[in-house]
Amino acid sequence: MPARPARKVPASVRRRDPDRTQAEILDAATREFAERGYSGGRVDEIAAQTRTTKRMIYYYFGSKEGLFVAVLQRAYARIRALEQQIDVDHLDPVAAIRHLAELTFDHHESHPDFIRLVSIENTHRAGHMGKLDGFVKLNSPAIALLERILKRGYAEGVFSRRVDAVDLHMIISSFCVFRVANRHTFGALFARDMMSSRLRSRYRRMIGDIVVTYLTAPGAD
Amino acid sequence: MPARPARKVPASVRRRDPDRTQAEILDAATREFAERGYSGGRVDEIAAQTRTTKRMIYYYFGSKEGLFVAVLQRAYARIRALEQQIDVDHLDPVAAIRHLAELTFDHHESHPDFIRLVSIENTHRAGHMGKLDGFVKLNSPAIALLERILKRGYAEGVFSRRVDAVDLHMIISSFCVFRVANRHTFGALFARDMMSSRLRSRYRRMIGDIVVTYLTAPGAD
Amino acid sequence: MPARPARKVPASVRRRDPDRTQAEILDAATREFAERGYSGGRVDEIAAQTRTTKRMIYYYFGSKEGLFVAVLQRAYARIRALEQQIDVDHLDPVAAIRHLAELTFDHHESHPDFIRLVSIENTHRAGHMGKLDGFVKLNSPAIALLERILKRGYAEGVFSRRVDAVDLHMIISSFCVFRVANRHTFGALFARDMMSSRLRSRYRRMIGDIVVTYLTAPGAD
Amino acid sequence: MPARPARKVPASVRRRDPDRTQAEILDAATREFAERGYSGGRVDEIAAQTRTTKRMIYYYFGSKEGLFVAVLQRAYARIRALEQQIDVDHLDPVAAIRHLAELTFDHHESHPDFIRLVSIENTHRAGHMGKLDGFVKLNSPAIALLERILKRGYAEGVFSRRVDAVDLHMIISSFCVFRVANRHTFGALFARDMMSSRLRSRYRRMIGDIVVTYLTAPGAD
DNA sequence: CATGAATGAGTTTTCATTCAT
DNA sequence: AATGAATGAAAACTCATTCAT
Repeated sequence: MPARPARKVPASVRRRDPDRTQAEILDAATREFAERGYSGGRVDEIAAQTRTTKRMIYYYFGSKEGLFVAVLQRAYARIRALEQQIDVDHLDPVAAIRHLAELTFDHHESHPDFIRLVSIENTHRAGHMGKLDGFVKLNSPAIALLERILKRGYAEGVFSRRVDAVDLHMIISSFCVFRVANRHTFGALFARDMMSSRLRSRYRRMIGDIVVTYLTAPGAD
Repeated sequence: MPARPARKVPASVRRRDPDRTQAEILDAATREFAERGYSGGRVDEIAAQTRTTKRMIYYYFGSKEGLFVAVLQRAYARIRALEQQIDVDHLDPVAAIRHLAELTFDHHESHPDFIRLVSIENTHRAGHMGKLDGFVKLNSPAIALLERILKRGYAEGVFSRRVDAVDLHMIISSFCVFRVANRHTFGALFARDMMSSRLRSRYRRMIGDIVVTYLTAPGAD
Repeated sequence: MPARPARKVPASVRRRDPDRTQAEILDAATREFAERGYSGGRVDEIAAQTRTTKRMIYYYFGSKEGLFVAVLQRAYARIRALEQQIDVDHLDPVAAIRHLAELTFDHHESHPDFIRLVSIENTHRAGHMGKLDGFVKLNSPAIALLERILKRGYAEGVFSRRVDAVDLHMIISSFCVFRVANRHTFGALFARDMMSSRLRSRYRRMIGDIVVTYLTAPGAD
Repeated sequence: MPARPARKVPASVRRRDPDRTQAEILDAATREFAERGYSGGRVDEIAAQTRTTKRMIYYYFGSKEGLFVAVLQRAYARIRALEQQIDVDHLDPVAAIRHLAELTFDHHESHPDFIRLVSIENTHRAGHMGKLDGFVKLNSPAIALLERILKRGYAEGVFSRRVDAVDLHMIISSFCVFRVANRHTFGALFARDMMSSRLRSRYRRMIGDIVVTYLTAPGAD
């Protein structure tokens, strides 16, 4: 069993900034996975978008799957961080709820990569998220926010419909996510450009109307 | 992508029924693509789920992409066929609109594979649908139906809110699709089983409430 | 998710003899694994020794491990086939047992690759053999042969020592295998060329002497 | 392969004891190589089993191969040290030879890692041992011991068979080594647990019987 | 002495697609 | 119409080894 020849000594310049290296990898991976899906994404391609090599991806993330999980995790962490900054406690309940709906609308519109990652992860039955701790109980601060708004709305008598905060979040999310996530098939089917500025304003107002109407409708419960 | 050969059944059918073979392939491909996505789906695996061989897939569908397009086409055709059968013209507008929402809800719940294919195709920016004729103009009979219901509702004065039929379709679809398509991540995030029968009934009623409230709210216009 | 470009159509000449292809692969793999061990053996190298490509190795054997298992299996099958042909029933028990010992000696000397494969497999704790059925109870016809010789020897009163046939097989095997398998370290340690023709004749006679003496020693049992 | 740097312990031992560090590395390497072979053994894994890092392995041993050689060297040195302690000069030749056989038997049984390393090194055609000085002439004290026993046996007329001490050592070793080294394949082939305590006692007695019978058989010369 | 970061060059494995029969 | 054999190209992953600090 003669030994295989030893490898050559590399002489290239190396950088020394692990955080930066990892962040760069995650940025490239986010783009690649969002663009081509998990199976369609190429580790080689991700590496090429980076100043490091494919080897470092495995060094830091262990596997393609590990990298995807890290991408997901960071994407969710960023959303949460954004949600932390929302402050609508100074608005009256109706204005607050409408504002929150519009923030969600705007956020999803301006983060199509995140929406795509979420779709992709659902396509995989959230199997990657399942491998992570911390996803479950870190539920969005948006829920707590919604709960405060609802509470004030009921106290002030402006909201008549009793509704669970998570359900309300789902109503808003489903509308805002669908418009972005399904715009291609929906747009193709009905020959509409869902992203046109005309439809954009209309839909932005619409989700507010829907939610406010739903909560304030007389006679509801 | 070589076009699928004109399916002229020859006089000498040696082995089996070509239609049947193709249907079998499409069934297997639907399962595989719905399960693993377009990139993740394996031609070998599809062939293995069939009584024919991989070669036949290429014979009939030309390529993996051709097969996926055929799968999509058939899936949409089936949905349309189902929609054709809906008849709510005998109900009053409010009941009709709620019934339609619930039909959509039920349909999506019972066709998760279709929902998955649509998500996957959106992930691909509907690039495969674009290769097909007949998608655009064959827009859903559901729109026509909605238009008739809306018209009656306005005429009878029960609907106060002016709304475009396609927009209304989107409101309903977004809710019903989201619940199925995003159930994995949403469920993981909020520790909920979106498919539980308890939530199922609640959400089924909810989408009707939302739409009816939205359309009938006083002062809306 | 734009599709990756399609592969080119190969235009090379292909052969059509699966049995031959598989045999060729197994021949090359036997050499490579015997030479470099399981971990040290290279699938690329095996393919290069063949008129086919690496791809065919995976087509027929599924994995490197599957190939190694097939190599082992064939190696053992060949030994068994050889053993089937041994015929010493016409010799008197003492001559028969000596002849059998010498056959074993000669066989191992002339099949160093087999001996190496066995060593390698023991290094892996026979983990690959364990994945195969058919290894266990296909115990060597040599055992049956030994049993017949022993029986005749006891009946004729020439063998005095009672011994289990498998144990006897082990006595013979250990000597013959050790000389080949451990010749490198043993030879290095004692500065001997275990394969020299002088030592060869001496050891060939010796294993016969050992076994015959052991079986015929007066007062044994 | 860079030579191991002269191990001059510097005045300023910052972290830990170098001897201890090296011993720790050798322990881990022995386990790893014995378990997975030379090619199969992973430098990363060895480092992980240690309180130092991979870099230290290269610092002390220069390369993977240098480490393996060091492991082998230490293993043989230990065996030799043990052999030095054997004292059977006070026993009569027959008892002494049986005792020596049993000591060898016991030693190999209780040092399976050593047996594995030897097998692995033979698999590599003792190519690593060749890189070391001191292996050849440091041949086992056991040979000298055997020579003394044989001499006494012939003088006292209890041994009739003339035999070379190294050959005798091989007879004993082959049996004892084979039982341990080839137990997996032999055990699988004949459905036996070679390490069972029943077989253990039987084989322990057997190797003594074989050797004693061989040496004392009347008429042998 | 010590160590986390980095890497070039493999190495195994996969996959859509096509050919000869 | 049907099929087992074959394949080029690439994709994921690994490994011994070295550098900067």
